[in-house]
Amino acid sequence: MNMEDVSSLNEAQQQAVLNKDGPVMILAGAGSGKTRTLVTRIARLIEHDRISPFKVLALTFSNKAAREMRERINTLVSADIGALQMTTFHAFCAKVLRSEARYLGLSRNFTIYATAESKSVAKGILQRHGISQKEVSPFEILNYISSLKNIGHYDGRKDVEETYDIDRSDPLFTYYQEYENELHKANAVDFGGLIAGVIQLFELYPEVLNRYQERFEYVLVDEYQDTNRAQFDLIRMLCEKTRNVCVVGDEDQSIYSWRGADIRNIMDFEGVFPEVNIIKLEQNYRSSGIIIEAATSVIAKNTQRKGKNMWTDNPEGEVVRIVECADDKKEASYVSREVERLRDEGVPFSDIAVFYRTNSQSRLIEDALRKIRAPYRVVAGLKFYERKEIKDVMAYLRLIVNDKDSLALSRIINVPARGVGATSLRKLEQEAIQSGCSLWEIVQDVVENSDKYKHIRLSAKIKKALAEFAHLINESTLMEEQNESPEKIYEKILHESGYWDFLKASKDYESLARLENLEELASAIKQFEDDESKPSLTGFLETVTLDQNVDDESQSSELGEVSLMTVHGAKGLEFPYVFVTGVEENIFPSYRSLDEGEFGEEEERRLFYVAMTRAMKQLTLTFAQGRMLFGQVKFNGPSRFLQEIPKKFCEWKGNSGTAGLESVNSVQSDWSDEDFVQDSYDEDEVYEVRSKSSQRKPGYPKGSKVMHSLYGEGKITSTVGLGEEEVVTIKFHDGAMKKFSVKFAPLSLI
DNA sequence: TCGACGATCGTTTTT
DNA sequence: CGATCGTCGA
Repeated sequence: MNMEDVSSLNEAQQQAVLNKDGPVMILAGAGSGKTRTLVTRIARLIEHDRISPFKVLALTFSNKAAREMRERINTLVSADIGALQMTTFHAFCAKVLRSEARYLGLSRNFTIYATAESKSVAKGILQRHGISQKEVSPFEILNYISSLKNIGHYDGRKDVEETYDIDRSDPLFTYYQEYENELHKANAVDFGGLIAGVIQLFELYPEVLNRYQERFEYVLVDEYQDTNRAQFDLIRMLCEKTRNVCVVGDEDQSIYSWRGADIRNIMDFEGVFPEVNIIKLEQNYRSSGIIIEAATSVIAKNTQRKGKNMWTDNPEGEVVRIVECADDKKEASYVSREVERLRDEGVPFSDIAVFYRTNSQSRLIEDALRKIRAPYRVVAGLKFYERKEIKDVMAYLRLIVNDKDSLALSRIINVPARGVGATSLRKLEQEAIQSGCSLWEIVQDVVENSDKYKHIRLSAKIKKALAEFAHLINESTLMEEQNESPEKIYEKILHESGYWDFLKASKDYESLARLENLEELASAIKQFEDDESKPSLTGFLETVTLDQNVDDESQSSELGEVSLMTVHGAKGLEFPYVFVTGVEENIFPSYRSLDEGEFGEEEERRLFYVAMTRAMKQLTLTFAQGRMLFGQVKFNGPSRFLQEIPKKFCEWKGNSGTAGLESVNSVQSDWSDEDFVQDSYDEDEVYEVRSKSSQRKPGYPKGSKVMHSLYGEGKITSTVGLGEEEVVTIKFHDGAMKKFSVKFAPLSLI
């Protein structure tokens, strides 16, 4: 690495790179060159300080981030960085657990259960207790379990139980224990268990921990604001001795607390590592001056933060556009018209992104973009590996590498149908439970010693089917043991199980798509074999469970595609032109977060901050007066966050009037006519709304007393829309709030 | 064992 | 409104 790489960094970045020893916390604002700094730091450790890559551990959250960073380091460094541990927390822990499996009574080929498998286990537990899923949802159990694992709990970890006051007599705790037993029997570990398992390993076997402490002289953590308590403990343990730990994060971009991310990890870092060197990267290289100032003003409203002063040398740029639309459809068509306009100005589609708070909002945007024939790409969508056919075939593969994986076996024992239905399966399960062995052992035993199983009365047909099935699995297992290529095993399974023919036989459109997916899986396996030096089926399965992203990088045209995604999906990305849609109360912030109180609101604000700071040149925030939600039109009013943008940094297009705004009490007085900037969208629907509302006044203004012939007397707390569209919110004497369309409700003024 | 029907309910999802 | 899920009937 040449030294220019350091001298081209700003001073704070240089410090972040050069302070190689001792704990460092880098608070890196959005667009502050965080990745570049981290990459340079690692490269310098290896190239300049001659630290062996083998001794460096860099943890990220996504595989994508890990790959990208590894690549960038590779270009900076002459050394071979093959031994550099640059992976996700989960992949790292999986690796540790496989190497040390015997300490925890696992075998090294354990299966990793994704959410779907975990859910099945939870369902089974409920069933065994005779609890219907209506009473207790499997997710309730899973949430409980993952919340325990998020704080690093394993059965027997007393200190955590005390700190968090865990009630061992809670039925949920019992389910948790049963769940753990179940997984252990299946030689399986879930996502949270990967982290918690390593903590357990390190606490119970200090000599093992010691080995890792000695190996990893330098530990780095990216996206530190997203770590949960368990991950924090893990970092703490690993770095206890060398104390060469560098965490990089931004508390203002912590948007995953609902998944266990604990903002205290940032707040408390200093407490655990008192000698920490805190470095703030505050210069933004991404966005225009106005966008930065607007975003900074918004996030300043949060109390849970260390506080940064973002600034930029970039030009001021244009003001943030806030656009009010009549409804969600018109919002979508507004966005599409703007996309058209940008296209005509020569802006490539790939420079444009549309964000929304919830996935369901993408639909109308998609429709509108299709109408103008603008290519777009919806980021997220259904996960490839969650599709039925993929999960089916994967279950075969899982069984082959881990015959204790009874869940996998139960999934495919009758897929494709071979006459072994639910009843037969239940009998086999009974046998397995009674003799305390795995389902697979029973199946094999039934095949080999069928006399022993006369009492469960399996028909000859079923026995034959089981024999064929067992034969296939055994042959495949043999292939696996002889290091046959994963692809060959896959092909064997796919065809000899009859799965392929079974799909081929039904000629419907869906089956066709499924066949295509299976071919895609085949090419994913081939890809894996090309990438790995010693590809194994176990390795493939792990990659799949831990790296669910299948990005098809197929570009449609040279102009690229408009990107559509949730705000969560936008983290870490940047686009010259950004539209944030549905910036309304109850949507963004979401109604769900709002009833979590202050904390929920702050997280939504961070999310909004993330959305704003993705934009480089132009930021447009749109909201609709009325929106179709759950089958009926809801009148939410503009988001409180819009009000938090100082007027000098934004302009409101469309209607400034009473309609949308009065429904948010606090906003009302702040928005007078001077805020309204004459817009240039003449043919806009937005315009229609304005002309309508400027002509008439609401029939039921705020504060007036009304009589509802069904509910009695009440007071108007807000009025939205005018004329036929007028909708009022009434607070009745018992405190109940209800919304009515004036057109239909039996109302009269008192 | 599958499919048709009705009830229910509704964020975000790096691993 | 619409996806998902459970129940019931054939």
